[in-house]
Amino acid sequence: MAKKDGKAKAKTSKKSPNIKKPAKAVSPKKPTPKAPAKSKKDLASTKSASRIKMPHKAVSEALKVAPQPSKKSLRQGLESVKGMHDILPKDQPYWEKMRDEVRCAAYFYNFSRIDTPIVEHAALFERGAGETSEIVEKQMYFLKTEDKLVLRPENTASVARAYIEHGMSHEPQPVRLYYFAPMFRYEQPQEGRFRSFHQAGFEILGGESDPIYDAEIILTTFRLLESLKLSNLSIEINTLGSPFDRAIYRRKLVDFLKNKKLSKEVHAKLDTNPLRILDSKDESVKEILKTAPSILDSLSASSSAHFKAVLEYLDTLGLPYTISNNLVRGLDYYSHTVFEIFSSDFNFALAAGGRYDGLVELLGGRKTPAVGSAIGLERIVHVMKAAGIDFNNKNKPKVFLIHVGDLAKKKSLALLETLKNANIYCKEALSKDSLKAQLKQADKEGSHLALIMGQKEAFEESVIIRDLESGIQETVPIDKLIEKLHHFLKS
RNA sequence: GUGCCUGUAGCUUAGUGGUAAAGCCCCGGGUUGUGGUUCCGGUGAUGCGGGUUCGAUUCCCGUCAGGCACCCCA
Repeated sequence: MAKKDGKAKAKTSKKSPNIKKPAKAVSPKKPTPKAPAKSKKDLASTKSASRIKMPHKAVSEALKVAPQPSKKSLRQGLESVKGMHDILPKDQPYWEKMRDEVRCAAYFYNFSRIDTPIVEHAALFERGAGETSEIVEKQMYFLKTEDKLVLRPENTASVARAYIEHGMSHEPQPVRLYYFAPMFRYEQPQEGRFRSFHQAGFEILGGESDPIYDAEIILTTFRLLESLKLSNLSIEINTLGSPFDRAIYRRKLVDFLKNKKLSKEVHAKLDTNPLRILDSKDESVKEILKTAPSILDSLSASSSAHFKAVLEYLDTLGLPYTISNNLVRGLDYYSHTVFEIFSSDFNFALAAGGRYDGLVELLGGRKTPAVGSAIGLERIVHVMKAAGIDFNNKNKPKVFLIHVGDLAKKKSLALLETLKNANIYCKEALSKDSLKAQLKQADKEGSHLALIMGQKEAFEESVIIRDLESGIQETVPIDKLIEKLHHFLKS
């Protein structure tokens, strides 16, 4: 018995590491005998078989009968989650470019990086962004823990929290912070909208509630988008006034809309969040709004002056903006300036932001003026792709190392190290042993030069440098290789 | 949360109530050391679950995922 079990084990364990070779060599037509990989399960099922001394045929029959879960069914439930996506190597150049430009903008406009945790207390957003906002009301991912924790749906509240928690009000004011981070919102995916997505953001907290900071945030955001080669950008800007102004305006608006013919949904907003009716896409609502009172008429003198000053700064900078009195933001903490930046042909904002003078106080800090913006990075990539913008650097010269024979293969890793130390970028396909296959791959990778070390070269301590375009090649001693390569790569 | 559309190989697409085709990609080969062209061969799929049926990839239902729009938003 013991012997038999031992044999059975030995057999399967022998099989499993070699699966690839026999599968290829034999290439059986039926897929069933090909999947002995799950050795534990198989052992269990064959155990009884080996006890009864089943002949080989019978064993294979039994294996056939055993239900094999299909690969697809194994994948079931393991696919990426709705609205959440992988960022694949081919798209990484876009992301690297964005990281670079965000860092660059942050450097020049003097923002310091802050990273806050992905998980925060739900209360942070409920209090900060406002319980009437849809983001907080419906779109937060709650963790199944005893304390009410959520995946952050936005980052401004987190930054404000960190500002308070780390006593940043004691640093020279204002404090300028930026981030580049993933956010999570539970909503229906569609063009430019995901459940997990990334935002880059800039925040200026503290100091005076000076309109020049509003302009600076808009400037930074706008210039960043420009540096990503986006064109046809436009800024829509509005003011919500002070909370007091807004309360007055709210009453005026409700009075105006009260007696109008409105759909149920719109009518419901009259009680909860009437300003939201302003950015309705419904044509009939838009028609009605044409004669609605404007927020501008409800502004106090100082609010009005603030807005005017922001616009003057933008004029001075030559930034293209349009005033849109129907622009209302989704988060309750905004006051005074709000803005969105669009690219023509897309009906979603690439970036948005505004002033949130009340937020820090609302979260338990001292009264702190603040203004900030956030940029939707997946949206940026989407627009860049649509515009045919491509950051792949295809002109970079590429060297490809090829080996033939055992000795050369043994030496190849050390050779790669030599190249790396000389700062020469080199690709390889070390597991392929045929010269042909390696050259083929070098070609597919778009390599310019191939370094070929065959048996002879490995023995003689030399390497062939082959120009893959011209086909011209030259044998050089290894100690002259770096020098030669630099020469080749220059010309 | 609501509505519409779509799920066939890694990708792009055929097709059928009765053995699921092709192109590209990938892997191997065209005699032992030279790629891009070409030739030959190979791996690999009906999203998942249920129902109707002798039999479903096809018809029906559910579900999951993708797309689009509403809502909302970066």
